Amino acid sequence: MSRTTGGGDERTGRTIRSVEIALNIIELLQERGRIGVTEIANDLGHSKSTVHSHLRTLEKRRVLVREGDGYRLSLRIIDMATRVREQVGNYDVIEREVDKLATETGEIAHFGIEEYGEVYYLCKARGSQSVETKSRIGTQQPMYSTSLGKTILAHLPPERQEQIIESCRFEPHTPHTITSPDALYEELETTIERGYGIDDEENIEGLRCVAAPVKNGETVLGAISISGPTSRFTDERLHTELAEHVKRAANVIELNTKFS
Amino acid sequence: MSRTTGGGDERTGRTIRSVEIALNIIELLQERGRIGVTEIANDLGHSKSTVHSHLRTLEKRRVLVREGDGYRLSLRIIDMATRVREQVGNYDVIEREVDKLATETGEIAHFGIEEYGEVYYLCKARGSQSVETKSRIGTQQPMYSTSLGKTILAHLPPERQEQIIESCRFEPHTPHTITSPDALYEELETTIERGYGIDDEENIEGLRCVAAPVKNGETVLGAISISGPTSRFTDERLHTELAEHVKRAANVIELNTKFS
DNA sequence: CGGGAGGTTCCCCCTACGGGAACAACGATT
DNA sequence: AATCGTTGTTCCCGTAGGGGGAACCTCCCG
Repeated sequence: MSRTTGGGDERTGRTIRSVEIALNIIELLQERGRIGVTEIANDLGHSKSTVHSHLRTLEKRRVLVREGDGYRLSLRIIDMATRVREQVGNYDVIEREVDKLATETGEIAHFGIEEYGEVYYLCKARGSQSVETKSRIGTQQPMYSTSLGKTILAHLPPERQEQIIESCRFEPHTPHTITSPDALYEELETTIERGYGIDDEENIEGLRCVAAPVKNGETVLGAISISGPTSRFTDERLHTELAEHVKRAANVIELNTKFS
Repeated sequence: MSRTTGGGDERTGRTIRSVEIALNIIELLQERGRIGVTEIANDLGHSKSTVHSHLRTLEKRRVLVREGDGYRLSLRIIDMATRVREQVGNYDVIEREVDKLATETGEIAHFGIEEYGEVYYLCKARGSQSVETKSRIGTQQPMYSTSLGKTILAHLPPERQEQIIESCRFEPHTPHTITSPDALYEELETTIERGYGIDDEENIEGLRCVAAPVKNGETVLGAISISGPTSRFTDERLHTELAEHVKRAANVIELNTKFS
């Protein structure tokens, strides 16, 4: 019943059971695609009648649709997502710059935001020679092993930074992954000095990334990055041409963005 | 308390109040962006304590985030949306063909799906000379006044077709909008015969569209369309070149799509 | 025709939810 | 600094709303 809330701070207090059940149903549906009452009831350990009234509620509210024999999530979710995206700063500019970055460099470009102590990809664009990665819009990655994550982390206010790092469970994804708070703090230091963050095969073997922070005054909104194979991402190119590219893109977004 | 469920069929039976409250909160958040407990409580007519426990539940489950003074929807919604999209047939192919259609014709292209008696835009691409429309991924449009809608409707099984048309409230958006079931049935007839559907300034003045159905065997998955200004969408061009384009795109999607 | 699986309905009992009110944490205004 | 107003949080109580069991319906398959 209890889930690991690996993220930032642990919340305590009363929560509402029916809402949690509904969310469990939604999450299950999200994983499985299209399923029926009985399967859901068995999986969640609830009676069919309970699940049934939930499904009815969610269908009435157009969160899900009955399709053939079973239910699936409704397309309204997509509408919601679009609105969420638009609420984040000036999304149009971000998208345009990510696209531009990908075309100019030929590599893969991302824009990410911190939430719950992880990086969420807000948008992504692939250049002409970009490698295929499993990244997908909306998925999250750890902060400590990605260029986006480390860059954002470096520019967060100290107390939030600590909070996140403390609740981090460092798992080595490759031999290069940073696995201790101390090493991470040091890396953040150099990230600040340098003005951009890098990921040297720390998350995926053979993949290097450069990221620059996008700030609004003193607060970080997120970061923008380019990723590519070590073969093309030489030390030379990474620290000159590519670093310049992400910094320029970040700058353009900053200039074009007026936050609330 | 009761909402107009304009869509397909009216559902009756027990629904769960707490879940509805939670959904109301989510919807409010979706409209307003970032708001606090008191504002939500006032707007929904609930006590602050009630709203508070709901917010706590939703925050725990990462549906929303506390940001500064207030809450906003979390980026996890975007992840959910991405998965929903991927569950729809072969989304990659659809996206590619919509893009291609837009580039080839220079106009604006859409792919839409029927749900709750309306058309939902699943994806969209803009060509080089495309006009700006207010359409957005995830938004819905009426069936009877759009080329996508009429095309899908024409190919739906008779009982579902009737069901939707009966629950339709025909509102004239322009002088050309079809406003009676009879006229609509007739139009659907010709749509079937012709093999593609058109919208001749029925939804937006000055805008014409052509759409072709995308089917999987006997069932319609959705439809793909091109839209543009009447000046460029002459009878001649619309019924030859453009109609061919959408039909070809629809065909490619059909061939590349293996449904469950 | 009969059996089985999944969906729907009914009803009961208990709990967990909604609401009111008190409490706490800021901030502004004078 | 002191006071008030505003917003977020906590506590507690009474009850109605929700979870569960079991019966019932529907469809499919042999």
